[in-house]
Amino acid sequence: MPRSDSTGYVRNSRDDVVSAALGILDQQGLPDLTMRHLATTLGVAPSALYWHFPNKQSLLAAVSDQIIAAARPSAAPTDDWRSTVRAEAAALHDALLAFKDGAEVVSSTLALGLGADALQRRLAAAIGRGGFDDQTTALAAETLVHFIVGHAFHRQQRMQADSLGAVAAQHSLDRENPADRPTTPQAFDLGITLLVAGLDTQSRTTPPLGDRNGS
Amino acid sequence: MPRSDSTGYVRNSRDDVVSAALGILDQQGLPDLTMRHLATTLGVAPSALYWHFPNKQSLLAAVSDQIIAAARPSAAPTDDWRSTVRAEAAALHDALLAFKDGAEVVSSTLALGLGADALQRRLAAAIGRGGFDDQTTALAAETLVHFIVGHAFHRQQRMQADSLGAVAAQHSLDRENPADRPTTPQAFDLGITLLVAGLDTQSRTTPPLGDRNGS
DNA sequence: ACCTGAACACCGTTCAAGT
DNA sequence: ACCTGAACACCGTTCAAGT
Repeated sequence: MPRSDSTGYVRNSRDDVVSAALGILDQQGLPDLTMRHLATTLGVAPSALYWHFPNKQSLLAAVSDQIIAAARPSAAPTDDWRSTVRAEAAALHDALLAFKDGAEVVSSTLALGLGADALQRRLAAAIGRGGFDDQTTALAAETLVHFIVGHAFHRQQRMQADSLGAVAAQHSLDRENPADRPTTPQAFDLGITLLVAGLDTQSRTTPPLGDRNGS
Repeated sequence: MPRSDSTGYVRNSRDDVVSAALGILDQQGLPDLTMRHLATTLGVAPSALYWHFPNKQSLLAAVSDQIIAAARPSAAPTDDWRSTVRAEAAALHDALLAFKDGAEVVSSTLALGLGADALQRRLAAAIGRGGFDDQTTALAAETLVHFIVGHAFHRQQRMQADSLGAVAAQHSLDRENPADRPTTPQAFDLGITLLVAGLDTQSRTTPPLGDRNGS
C-alpha cells in the first residue's frame, strides 16, 4: 500500500508498483498497461516510475515473475514423474491464463531473456525425475516451455477475439480452416501427452523415479 | 516497383508496400518498422499506407505470409512421413530465422489469429501422412507450430542480444542458469524428435505412408 | 528514498481534399 | 486508384530539481 508522506507526496514501494501493474493488466489488458496510465493509477507522475524500474521491460519482467510464481500444482510430487510433469505443466498453463494477457506478458519477457526462469526450472526439475541426462532434461524443458506459453498465448488471444464480438474477418467463420477452430483443452493435453510419450522413448542415465515398470 | 505518375505522385502497389516493409524488417528490425518510417522509405505520407491496409496489424500479417511462403523443404516428400514432418519443420524454422525478427512477426500474427495459416496447414499435411485421425493431426500440428515459432523467436532474440554486445545483466554470464545457455540447433532437433516419437505411440486410423515396418 | 515538471523524440490513425 | 496535409490522441524516457 502506498503511504502518504509528511511532504504530501504519495510514496510507493517497488511492490506497490508491481501490484498496480498487475491490477491494470488483469482488468484492462496489456495495451492499457502504459507507464503513463500506471502512474496515474498510483497518483504519481510518469517519471516517478523510473526510480523503481530502469524501463518498461523490467517492470514487465517483474509482473511476469509474479504471474509464474502464482502457479501451484494441485497434485503432490510423490507420483511417477510423468504425472509430475503433467501437473506442473497444467499449473503453469493455468497461471498464464489466470491474468488477462498473462501469456503474452510472460512470452515477451521470456523472449527478451529477462526473468521467467522459474518456468523452465520447474519443468526441468519435474523432467529430471525421469532419469534423463542434464542436456536432454534442459532441452526437453525448453520444448515444453515453448509449447505451454505458445498454446496459452494463442488461446488467450482467441478468447478475447471471441468475446469482442465475432471475428469480423473476411471469411466470418470457416470451420474448414484449422485456425478458426476453437482452441480446446484437448489441444493442450495432446501436446503434453506427445512430449511425455516422446521423452519416454529416450534413453536414460538412471532409472526413472516412480516408474511402475521398475528399471 | 513504384511508378511515377503524370501527376508527380509516387504510386505504390500493395506489393510495393509489403516489399518495402520486408526490407526494413530485415535490415533494421521490427522496432524500426513503423508506419511513418515505412512511408518515408516509399516516398509518401504516412496516411497513404492506409489506402493499402486498414491498419498496421494487417500489414504485418501480409509480411508474415510472405516469410512463411519462402519456406521450402529441401527433401522430396517421397520419404516416410517422419522425415517429411522433420523436413517441413526444419524449412519453416529456417524461414523464420531468414529475416531479422521474422519469428516475432509471425508469432504476433499467429497469436492475433490473422493469416499465417500456411504454417499449420503444411505441418498438418505432413503429419496426416502418418495415418492419424483428423483431430489428432490438427492438434499435433498446432503443437508443432507453437514449438517451432517459440523456439525460433527465442533463438533470434538471443542472437541479437549477443550481437548487441554481452548480456550486461546483473549476473553477466551464469552458465548454471539454463536460460543463459546458448540456444543450439540440438534443442530444435530434440523437440522435433520428441514430438514425432510421441506421435508414433498414438493409435492410427490407417497405416502410415512410407513406414518401413509395414502396417 | 521517492517524487515533480518540463521537455524530447517519437507513435498509429482519421479524414477531408486533391489529382 | 492513390496520395497530401493537418490534426488527434497518444507513447516511453531523461534529467535537473525538489522534499
